[in-house]
Amino acid sequence: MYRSHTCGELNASHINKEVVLSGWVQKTRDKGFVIWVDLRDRYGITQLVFDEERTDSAILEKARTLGREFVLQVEGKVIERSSKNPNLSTGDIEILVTKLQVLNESLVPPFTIEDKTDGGEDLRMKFRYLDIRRNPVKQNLIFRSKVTMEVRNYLTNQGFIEVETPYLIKSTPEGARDFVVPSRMNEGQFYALPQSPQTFKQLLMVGGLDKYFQIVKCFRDEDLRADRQPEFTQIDCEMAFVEQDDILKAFEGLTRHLLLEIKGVQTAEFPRLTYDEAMKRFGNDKPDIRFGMEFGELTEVAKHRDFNVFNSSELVAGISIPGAAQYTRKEIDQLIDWVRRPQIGAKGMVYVKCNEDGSYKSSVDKFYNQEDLSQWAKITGAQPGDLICILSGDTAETRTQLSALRMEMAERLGLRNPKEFAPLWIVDFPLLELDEETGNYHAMHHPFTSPKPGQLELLETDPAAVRANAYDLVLNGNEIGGGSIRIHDKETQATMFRHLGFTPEEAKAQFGFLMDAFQYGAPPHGGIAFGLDRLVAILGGQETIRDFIAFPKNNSGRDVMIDAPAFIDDAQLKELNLKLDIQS
RNA sequence: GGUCCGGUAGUUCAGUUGGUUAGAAUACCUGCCUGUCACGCAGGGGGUCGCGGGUUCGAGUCCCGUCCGGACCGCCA
Repeated sequence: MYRSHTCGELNASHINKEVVLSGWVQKTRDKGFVIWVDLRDRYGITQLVFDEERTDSAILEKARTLGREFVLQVEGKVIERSSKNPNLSTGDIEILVTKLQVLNESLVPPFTIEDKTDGGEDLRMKFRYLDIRRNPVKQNLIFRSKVTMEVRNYLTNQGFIEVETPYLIKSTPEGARDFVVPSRMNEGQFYALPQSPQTFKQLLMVGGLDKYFQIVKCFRDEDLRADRQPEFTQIDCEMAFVEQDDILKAFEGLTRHLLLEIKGVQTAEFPRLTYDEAMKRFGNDKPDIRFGMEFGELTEVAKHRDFNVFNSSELVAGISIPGAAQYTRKEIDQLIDWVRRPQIGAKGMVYVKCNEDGSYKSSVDKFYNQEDLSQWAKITGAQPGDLICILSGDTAETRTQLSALRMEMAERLGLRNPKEFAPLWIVDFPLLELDEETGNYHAMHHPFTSPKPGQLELLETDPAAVRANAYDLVLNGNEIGGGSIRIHDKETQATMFRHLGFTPEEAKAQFGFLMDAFQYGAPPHGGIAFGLDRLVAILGGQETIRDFIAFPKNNSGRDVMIDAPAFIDDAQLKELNLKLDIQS
């Protein structure tokens, strides 16, 4: 028997008990006459004591040789401490060790195994198994497990069936780049790893399963971000005989359940915002509504003066930054530089200081009088003491830039409280999006999304105006879920493919199996998929998903621990009938 | 594909205008210490300043290239 108890459970009620513990050496404190060893496992830390009076001298000497992260098994008696540690759940007791066995030695770890480690990101990833011993990472993984379990429980209780779908499927040109897997038995042919189980879950609906979910890995060969990994986990869901409202209700229920069970947060009914409204008010289809600073549109009121920059702009919009009127000229210049950085790309910024005395001081005083500025303040909701920041130009660009400024200022002003949760639905997304490069339309969500009722005809005349039965769930400025009501008849699906630039032959080759299935009594259906990694990170109050994944990839998609991806040897290539053609 | 930031002791970082033998903290090692728990005290070892080239009397410091890491833009149906 390696242990009778864990290192986190002993307390004063166990005094005088003989116990066996196993764990890692967190730290030794050698005072000469007495040596303390903190023994750590997943559950906590228990102090071991060896001293000159009570411990056999051979064991005492052995205790002096223990290093950090040695794995020990000890036997001993639980005794009361003469000086207790109130910061530790086991702080009232210690173990007077009578038997000490080193189960395994350890090299000196490259960073300290403590909550506030001295190790950098790169190093911790290389030695991720040591990083996982640290509380913050360990707690994140436990937290993730808890969220996953709540999801399974909730959906199962609601009558959902968890079904596994294949990982080796077919590559399709739509959407993200696929990871591909060569097939040895089918010369020259490749599987693709799924970007999502989309078509399979729809086929499960045709199969009559009615309510499906799956907690499933998905794969996308695109560039990474702090909140994006090449392999990530989705809570993938689909329901038959539902309208959009049924889906929103069902999964608002799931989200509310998680917020309550995991965070103890009660939430009111989630607001629903149309895509157009979100873009107009926040410049963003995933607005963070924990704070204000909503856009005020000044296009009309700012015209009819001699300021050509505004007169020639498609959109003039501003936000009011609370308490920022006191910014110095230098601080405002820095802000202007910030929006002019290439990554934001604004050409400039007009500002209005709303003074405490009710007067206004702007960078365009030459063109606008106090009455004009007062009107701007009213539209942007600015109060005395606020600073109105105004950007202008092309509508879409200006909104994107102003949104970036809004998020940056919220961050600087500490308005993005990680303990506050502000969910909302964004609905009525455009069905199609114009690809600036090719001039073609592509599906904003995916090609199986149904247009709003009665809008199918509009596809022929004004494709960009067509709205879809598509929705996103947004939490604290992050898209944590998205879905749609699907097309379930062959003709509509064929029409969609045609508008996406597929020939009928291509559509049949790529998605014939789906359209065939639609001919055999496909029920109306729709669904949603949540990004589990992102959801867990946000519930955990962070936006970096890497800390909630046991073995994540780095910025370049590499696993620095196992050093993947890697070259394969010639024999393996030959077996797969592959030849590399690398220019170097 | 692009922009920005970083790379100096095991680790996290500092390093002035280009100028003597490259520092601190922590970790590690040795010794001391009668109740520690961020233990304390004394001492010690530890450096290809990412790599390559250039400028210079002289480069951790300036320039060019390159590799690695991070954040972001494009991309992510």
